[in-house]
Amino acid sequence: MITQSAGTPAGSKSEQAYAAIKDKILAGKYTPGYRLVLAKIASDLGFSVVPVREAIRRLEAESYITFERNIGATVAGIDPTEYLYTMQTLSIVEGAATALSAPMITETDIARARAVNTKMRECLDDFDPVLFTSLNLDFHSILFENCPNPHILDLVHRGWNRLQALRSSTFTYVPGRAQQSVAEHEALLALIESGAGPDDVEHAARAHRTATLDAYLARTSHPTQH
Amino acid sequence: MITQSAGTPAGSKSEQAYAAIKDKILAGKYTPGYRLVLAKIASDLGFSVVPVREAIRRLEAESYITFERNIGATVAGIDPTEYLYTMQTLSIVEGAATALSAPMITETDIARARAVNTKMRECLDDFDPVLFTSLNLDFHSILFENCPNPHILDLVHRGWNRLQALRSSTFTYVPGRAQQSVAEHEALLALIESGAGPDDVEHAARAHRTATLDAYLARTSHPTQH
DNA sequence: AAGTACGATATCGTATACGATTACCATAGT
DNA sequence: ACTATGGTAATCGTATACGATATCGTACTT
Repeated sequence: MITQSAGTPAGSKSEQAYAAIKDKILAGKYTPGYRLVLAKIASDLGFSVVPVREAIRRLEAESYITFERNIGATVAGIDPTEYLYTMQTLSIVEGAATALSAPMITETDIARARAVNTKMRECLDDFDPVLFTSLNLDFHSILFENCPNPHILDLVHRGWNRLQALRSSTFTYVPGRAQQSVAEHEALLALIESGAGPDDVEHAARAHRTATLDAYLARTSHPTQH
Repeated sequence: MITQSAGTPAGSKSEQAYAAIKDKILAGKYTPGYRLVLAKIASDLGFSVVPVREAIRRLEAESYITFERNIGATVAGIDPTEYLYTMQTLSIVEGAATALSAPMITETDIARARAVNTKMRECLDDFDPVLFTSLNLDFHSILFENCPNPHILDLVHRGWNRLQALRSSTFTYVPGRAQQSVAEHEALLALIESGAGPDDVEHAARAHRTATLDAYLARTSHPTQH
């Protein structure tokens, strides 16, 4: 959805199967633990098993599902540890991506990002977590638009995809975190506007993600893994 | 080679084909631009096209090759821009991995790493780039052994794999860089021993990788891409 | 001689069929 | 009641065959 696959033609059945299965996972039609049987999926989609198999392997590579021989594919649930790993990694790559992008951000970009953040603030009363999460992605996407290193951007997108598989945003769980997030966004924009150095920008962006993780950990009173 | 694939049984032909093709690319038997035709590879390996196809797709996902419909797969060359992207990303994830691992490193680990670095120093006269590069991987592997976040470690390994596809180490190109590298290793160990904070360790580790990149850029007088 | 259209060829994409491996369950024994 | 064991069935892994499509060479026309 976010990252575009290369090579495979858009209309190929492998691609269609990949998109269809992924959508069903993200939409919650296939919940974690659900067993994806090649033959069943193939007949459901009206395709043969070969393209479905390829789609399954791609989804496995992106860790949407796990795969075992003679057992089949099962939709991967995100356990707290996995969530922690993902958020920590995301804090690092997002921090780097923000710092690298900052020098190339124009005033127009800032204005657009600020507009999105305003919508997020308005969204706080009568809170809609889905809309809020979507706006949050928009906000950071604007900042990353001109990231000079596509590899790092790709890592960010992978992390987002993985979190999306969790489907329930942290904002849902931790009341008050959304407000903090909006404030941190504004602070981040101000920092970039001020022409702060890359280290400062990176630190702020990383802290922004880490704060969300910390809020989650505090809520669940999950022991801080070292 | 470094990262282990999940799911696919070790003995499966897909896996064998994947390993075989990858090895040939890394060994230089398939040079950049070489056209990999499914049917030909399959008959060479004695396999059918289906597992070979799967192997090709995996190699494409790891950007060892490019793939186009009705044209086939061609071995991807690593252009300077791609190298820059990889090194920059690696500087970030290695920095993070080192900082995260530092608190869990024991005195024994330090001693082992120091022993490896001593070998590297000895290797400087009568310089053997292959051995040096291998020792360099050993050195950093020791530091990362107890990294608490496997995701980040995986990103490091991916970067190493990608660099391996370049086959010619930077150390070969930039005389004097090897000496610097050994010195930086020692400094990094001393920093970790001193119980320095994670920010300091991360900064040092990142700079260690960045210095290699800078040496390369200076040599090629390639314009610094911001 | 140059350009264009057409056909042959090469290559991938997919379907189907079969074989190998292992999970699952029922049953009998302790 | 629990455990060990055997057989059955489900599922993946692979081979082969065919179809779709783009590329390349050739012949024909202007």
